[in-house]
Amino acid sequence: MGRNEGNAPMNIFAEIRELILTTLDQMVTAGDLPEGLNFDPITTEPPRDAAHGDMATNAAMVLAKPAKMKPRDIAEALAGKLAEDARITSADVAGPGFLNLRLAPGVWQAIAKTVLTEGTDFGRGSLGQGQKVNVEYVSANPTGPLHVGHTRGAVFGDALASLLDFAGFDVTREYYINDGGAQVDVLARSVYLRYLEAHGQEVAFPEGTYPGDYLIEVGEALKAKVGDAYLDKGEQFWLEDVRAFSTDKMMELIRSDLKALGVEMDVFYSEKSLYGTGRIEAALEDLKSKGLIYEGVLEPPKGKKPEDWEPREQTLFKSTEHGDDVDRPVMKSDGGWTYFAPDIAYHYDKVQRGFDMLIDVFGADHGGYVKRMKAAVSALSGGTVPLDIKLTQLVKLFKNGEPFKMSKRAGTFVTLRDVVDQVGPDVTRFVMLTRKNDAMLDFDFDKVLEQSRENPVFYVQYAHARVASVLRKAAEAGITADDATLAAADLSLLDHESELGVLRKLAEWPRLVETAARTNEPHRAAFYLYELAGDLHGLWNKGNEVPELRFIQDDAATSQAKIALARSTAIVIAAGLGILGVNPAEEMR
RNA sequence: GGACCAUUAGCUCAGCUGGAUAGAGCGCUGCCCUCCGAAGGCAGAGGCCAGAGGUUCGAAUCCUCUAUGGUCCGCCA
Repeated sequence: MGRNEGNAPMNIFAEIRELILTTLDQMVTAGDLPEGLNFDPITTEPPRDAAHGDMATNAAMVLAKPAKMKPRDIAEALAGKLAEDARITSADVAGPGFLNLRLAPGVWQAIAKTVLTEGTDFGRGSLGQGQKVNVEYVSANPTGPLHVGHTRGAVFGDALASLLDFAGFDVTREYYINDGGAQVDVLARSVYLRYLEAHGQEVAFPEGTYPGDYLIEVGEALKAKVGDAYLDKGEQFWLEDVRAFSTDKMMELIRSDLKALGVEMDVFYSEKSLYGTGRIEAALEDLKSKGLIYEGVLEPPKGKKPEDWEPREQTLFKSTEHGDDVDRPVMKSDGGWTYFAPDIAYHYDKVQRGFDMLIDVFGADHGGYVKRMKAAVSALSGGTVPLDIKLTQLVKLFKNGEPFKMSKRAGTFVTLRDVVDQVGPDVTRFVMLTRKNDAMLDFDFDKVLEQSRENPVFYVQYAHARVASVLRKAAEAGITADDATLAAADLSLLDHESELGVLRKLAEWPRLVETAARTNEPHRAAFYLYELAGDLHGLWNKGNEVPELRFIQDDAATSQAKIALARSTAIVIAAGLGILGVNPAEEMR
C-alpha cells in the first residue's frame, strides 16, 4: 500500500512485510506459486540472533504445505526477487526455510530522521482505527483511601488506556463507583460515630465499622454542616443523608489520591444511579428476551459445605450458555438485587453507549467474576462486543528487605499516599509496570530509589538525562542541534555497528506498540525502554574507548549526525514514558 | 470438589500471541580507571523452560493429564 510514498518508513517491519506480500503476489501471477494462498500467517520480525541478519520472515515455511512445495524452493525464489529491492542488501535462506534479510544502512539511518520529524508521535499506530474502547479501572469502594492494591490497578489501567490511545483507539477511562451496596451504609454509620465524637462523645467502633482515622475529618465536616441536628436521632432520620455526604467525601479523597498518582478519569459512573431508574430492570429484560433468565435452585458448592446451606429458589442468569461454569443469581431470595445485577446493568450501559471493546481491570481477588462478566457482556451484545478482563496481582511491600504492611494514616493497610509520598509518582508508576499484570510484584521502598542499573526507573531516566546533557554540551560548543536541523543532518555518518544497533532498536518501537496494544500489556513498553536505555548506555560507554562514537565531535556535521541518534533515542524514551505516565528527567540529582 | 493464575539460570524476572544456539539484571569468576564519558565497562561459567503425553516442518509458547504455590468459590462487597 502506498503508505510510504518514498519517505522514511513508519514501521519498517510492516513495510518489508508489504514488500514480501507484493512479491509473492507477483510470483502467483507468474505461476511460480498456486493461487488462493493465505498470506496472513506471514511475519517479519527481528531474529533472535543478530548475526542472522536484520530481519527474518517465515513466509516460505508457512506457505510450503498449502502450496505443496519445498520451503527452500519458495525461499530461494523469493530471495532472488527481494534482493532486487534497493532496501535489501542480502537475502539468505537458512535452516528449514527461514529467509534472513539484511537491510541497507540507509534504511536504519532514515529511522532517526523519521523520529526527529515525527517527534513523540513516532510509533503512533493505526491498529485501533478509531474504535471506541472503554477501560474501567480502580473502581474502589468509596469507603476509604486507595491502598497499594488499588495503586497497581490504577497504574496498570491508566498505562493501558494511554497505550491504546497511542495505538489509535478512541479511549474512555472510567471508574465505577460502588455506592449502592451495604458497604456505604457501614461507611455512613462509621462517619456518624465520628460525628458523635466531634461533639465530644466517647464512642467505640464495633465490629463491622471502619475505624480508620481518615473519617475523623469527615465527622467534623458533617458536624460543621448539620450542627447537632443528628444527635440522639434514629438511623432512619440521618442514614440517607450521611451516606450521600460520606460517599461524596470519600470520592473527593479518592480523586485526590488518583491525582497524586497522575491519574485522571473521563467518567465516574455511579452504581446508585442504576437503582430506581429502571436500568437494572431493562438490562435483565434484555437477557430475559433472550431466554437467559429463569427461576431455579443452585447446587451447593462442593467441598465448601456452608453449614447454613439450604436450597432456595432464586432468579438466575443462565451464564452457562456463554461459557460460565454455573448459572448466577441476579436476585436474592428476599427480592433484592445481588451485586451482580447492577454490574450487568452497568455493562449493558457500556454496550449501549456504543463501545467496540470493553476492558475491565480488577484485582486478582475478583478472579471469580471474570467468567460471569464475560458471559453477561457476550449475552447483552450478542457476542459483538469483546470484554477483556485484566487481573492485577498482589503487591508485596518491602522496606530494608523486610516485608511490612503497616500504615500511619489508615491503621490497617498501606495507602497509595504512603507510597507516592515516599517515592514519588514517577517511580511508583514505572515500578508497578515492571511486572506483567498477572504476576506478583515485590515493591521495595529502598531498591526503587537506588541509582543503579538494577533499578530500571533510574536506568531509563538516566538515559534520557544523558541525552539532555549532550544537548546542553552541544549548545556550549556552539553546535546547532534543534530537531529540524538534526533531521536534516547527514545520517549516513552513523555507520558504526553500535550506532546501527540503537537505530534497529528504535525501529522496533512501532511494532512493540502494536503488540503491546493487541495483548493489552503495557508492561512490554517498560521492558522495551529498559533495553533501549541499555543500548544507549552501551554506546555511550563505548565512547570511552572509541572516541569516534562520542556524540560531540570536532566538526559540526558529524556531531549533528551523532546527536541526531541520541536525540531520537530520547524522543522514543519520552514517548514510551509518556505511555507509562512517567515524566522523563532532564537531569539526575 | 471446582474455577482462574503462576512454575524459565543460585535469586528476581523477560521471552514480541508457534520459529533458528532460550535472554536480562543481581550474585559468582576473571580482567579494565594517575578526575578531562567508571553514580561503571568487558569477558566467562551457570538451563531437562515443574513433570508426562499429544498437535506439526518446528513447542518455553497451543491441547490433555499430573505435581507444587497463590487467588477465589450460594444472597457478602
